[in-house]
Formats: sequence, C-alpha cells, structure tokens
Amino acid sequence: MPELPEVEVVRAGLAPALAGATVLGVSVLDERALTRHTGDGAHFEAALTGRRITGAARRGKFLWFPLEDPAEDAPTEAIVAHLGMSGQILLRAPGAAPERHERVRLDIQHPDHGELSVVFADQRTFGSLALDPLVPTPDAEPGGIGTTDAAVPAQVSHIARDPLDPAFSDAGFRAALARKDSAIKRVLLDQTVVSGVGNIYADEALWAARIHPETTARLLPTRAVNRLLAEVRRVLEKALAEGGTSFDAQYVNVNGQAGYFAHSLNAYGRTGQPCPRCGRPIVRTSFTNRSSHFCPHCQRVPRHRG
DNA sequence: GATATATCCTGTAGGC
DNA sequence: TGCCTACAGGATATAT
Repeated sequence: MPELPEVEVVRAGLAPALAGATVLGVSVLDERALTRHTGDGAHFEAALTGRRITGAARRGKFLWFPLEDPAEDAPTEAIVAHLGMSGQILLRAPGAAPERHERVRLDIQHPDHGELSVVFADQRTFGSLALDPLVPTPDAEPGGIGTTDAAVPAQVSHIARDPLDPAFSDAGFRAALARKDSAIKRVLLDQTVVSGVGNIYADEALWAARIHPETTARLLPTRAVNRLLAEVRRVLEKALAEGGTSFDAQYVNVNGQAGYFAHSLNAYGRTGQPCPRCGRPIVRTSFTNRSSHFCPHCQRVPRHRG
C-alpha cells in the first residue's frame, strides 16, 4: 500500500530510465487501468506512441511523466500515474514475459539505456494511468519533486504539496488545521490539506507526536501541530531512507525488490502488542472502512470535543 | 460549504 | 478440504 516514501522510491528509480526516452509502442491489456484517462485504450496507445518523455515527477502519491511538446518550450501534457493500493511500475527487458496482474506496457527507447519495457501491474486495480494536460502552479513554484517546471497535471492540481516538498507551506498547513472541525486522523488523510500521508504513516506520526487520532484538528495547540508536522516529516523521511514499507508484499520498487520498513512500525498493525514507549497494549479502532492504531495511555482522549 | 460515508477491486486470513 | 466472510485501503462520487 504505497504512500509517499514508496512512491518516491518508484519515481527515483524510473527517472533515469524515462528521461529522454521515446515511446515506441503501448499495450493496454486492461482498460480498468485507464479510469482516469478520458478516452479508451486505443486512444491512449495512439496518443503516446512516438512521444518523448522528459522525466519523472511526483506530488504526494501521484506520479507524472511530462511529454515533450515540439511546439512549446515546456511540456504541455503528461502521463499521470497513481499506484492506488497495489500498483507497481516495473522496468523490464524488452519482450519480457507478462507480469502477474499486468495492465499496461510501454515499450520505450532510451538514448543511453536502449530499449526497455515499462510495465504497470496492479492487483486490486485501484491504480491507473492517464494522459492529462499540464496546468500552471498557482504559486509559480515547481509542480513537485523531480521537475523544475511550474506545472502539474490538471487532475493533480487540487492535491496539496507534500511535507517533503521544498515549496510546502508550514503556515498554510497550520491555517488549514485551524479551520478543520474533523478528527486530526481524517485531516492527515485528506490529500487536499497535506499529501502523501496514508493510513500507516498517519498512525505512526500521531503516535510519535502523542496525539489521539480523534482529536479535533482545530483544537490542537500550535505547539502540537508543529510537533505533528515534524513527526510526519520524520516518519516519511525514515521510511524513504529505508526504501519504503512493504509488510504485505504488495509494494515493490522498479526492479521488483520489496522495500522493508515493517519492523520499524510503532503503532500501525500492532494491535494488542505493547506500546514501545510505555508498554501498554496498542488499541485498534475502526472508522468508516479504515482502522486506527494508537496507545490510549500515551495518546490521551482529548478533553474538549467539537 | 463542510463533513461523512459508500464504492471501486482482489487476494489473503481466519472461522467453521 | 473447502466454503464463507472480513479485511486491507486511495481517491472520489454521493449523501448528509
């Protein structure tokens, strides 16, 4: 279940292979992988074939690969990719046997690396690819990590910057929380407030910051918000350094090698096990179709609600 | 307008 | 052994 660190590992792995590569051909095996694309598989194939990719960029959990536009100085379109729950983008030798759950394959030609196959595989089909126009960023800063262009795909424009983005605004984050009447856990998962954080790292950051997941966001003191933001960054950076989490083997990086961060988790998935800080058991609660893991001793139920 | 829930999907784990 | 159910959850459409 890729979150920011896992997606960044994929981006960094793809960038050298994609930058400067030309799309020789596209095979759409399952059109469910194109739910974000306006058009069918044949359109996707025709629109990409012959195009030159300039690089690999990321904001939050969204990836995009800008496409050179011969008529313009900067790219005006990009291939947008989201891995969803179980998506993978794998680099393979040309003609390699189909991957399990393979949905789309791009055959590319790179000036230095020769021919490669870029395989999009996705078990649970929550992920998708699309061709999307690029739109300018409101703050004129680069659209995300891995690009210097002040542009993002249209369908990514509503997604907030992630906490590892140099253009992320801490003050904007504090202001957004001050307006939110929802539980802080929900707000952390709201990609329009802060991107890149999923259920795992939300639980981990809240545990580290000693904040109860049901605390109303706007009631958090500034000091707690700053502590939380620092812990979000620390958790994401640590996971990034370790290559991403992969305790359910769904996530693999571009070479098919699993990341490994599960042993470092303090709260997520540790229901009933001792809190690493105080030794009392970690508790699991459900909200909608999700679950939260926290220590009821270290992360006290907020005194004030609503 | 803000917030909460339902939905898409498939493989795995656990109960019986 | 095998059937059944619960569960995992990102983004978004729909509902409150």
